[in-house]
Amino acid sequence: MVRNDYLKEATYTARQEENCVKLYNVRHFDLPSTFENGQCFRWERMDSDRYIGVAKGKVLEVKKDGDLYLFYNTNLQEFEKVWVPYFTLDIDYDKVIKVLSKDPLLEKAIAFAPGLRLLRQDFHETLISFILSSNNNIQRIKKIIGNLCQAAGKDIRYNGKIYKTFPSIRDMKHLTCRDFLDMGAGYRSKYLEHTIQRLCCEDIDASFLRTCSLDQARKTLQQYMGIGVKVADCILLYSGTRYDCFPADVWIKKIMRSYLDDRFSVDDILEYASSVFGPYAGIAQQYLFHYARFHL
DNA sequence: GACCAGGCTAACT
DNA sequence: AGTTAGCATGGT
Repeated sequence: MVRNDYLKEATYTARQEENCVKLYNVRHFDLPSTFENGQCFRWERMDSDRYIGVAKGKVLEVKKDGDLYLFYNTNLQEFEKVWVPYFTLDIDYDKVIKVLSKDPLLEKAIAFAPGLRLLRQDFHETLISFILSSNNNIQRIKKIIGNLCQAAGKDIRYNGKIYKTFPSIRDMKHLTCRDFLDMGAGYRSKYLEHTIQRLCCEDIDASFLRTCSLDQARKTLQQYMGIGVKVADCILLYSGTRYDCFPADVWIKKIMRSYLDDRFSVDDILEYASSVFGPYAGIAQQYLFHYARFHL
């Protein structure tokens, strides 16, 4: 059972304005480190503190203005229902950071990007996106996902411009290996076709993934082609399904091996993360990954 | 050219 | 059960 003792009363104030929702008093929320740490692939930087993205089937524009955050193309009711969970404004980062900072490496990693926040993204979008991530780089992942959305997503309009939603599993049911190859997905194309067909007849019970053991959750996801331990952990974490996993990619391996022991296997790293960071391991991983990419 | 990128599958010992 | 080649693609 995953304990959610780090969830508590929200520490923000949201108010409806004429053409946007204004967010006050939010702590630990930085747009660049949240959107550009490799957890999401559909946010576009307009300028240093303004982003436009598509998520939850909607277009959202977020702008930082001093201590305020402005959310355009939404309203207060939708903000509370959709965007608060999406931006994990219900996670008490003061508490998480206090616990994680006891580890000296985490203390440095958090100091580097104290506003990095986990996004609780759509489950199937996360699953498909991270199958595409394997042995790939973030820039190319974004490009392939852009092609996929262009090919199979639904139109949504914002400020006179057409955006595309991330396609649902049903939207992608007709796509073949050939189509994914044309999008640039490479050898992952076969995985996508296979997994999408399987998800059509056998969906995943997200509440089971939340309540079972981490090993069970990993094994459940690994039954789908293209998902191994690392991708499974990314799906669990970045969909906000659970926070005790620890996606160990090449950057995490590098920084953990240099910090701990050069001979550490992936299993050693996972065991260390679980024992030291416990229920916050996934959030610790985000800080570490971001830090490693700028310092190694 | 070689090597790398948020690895996985399948085919070996 | 553990180890490793092969895999598409594009950038440095």
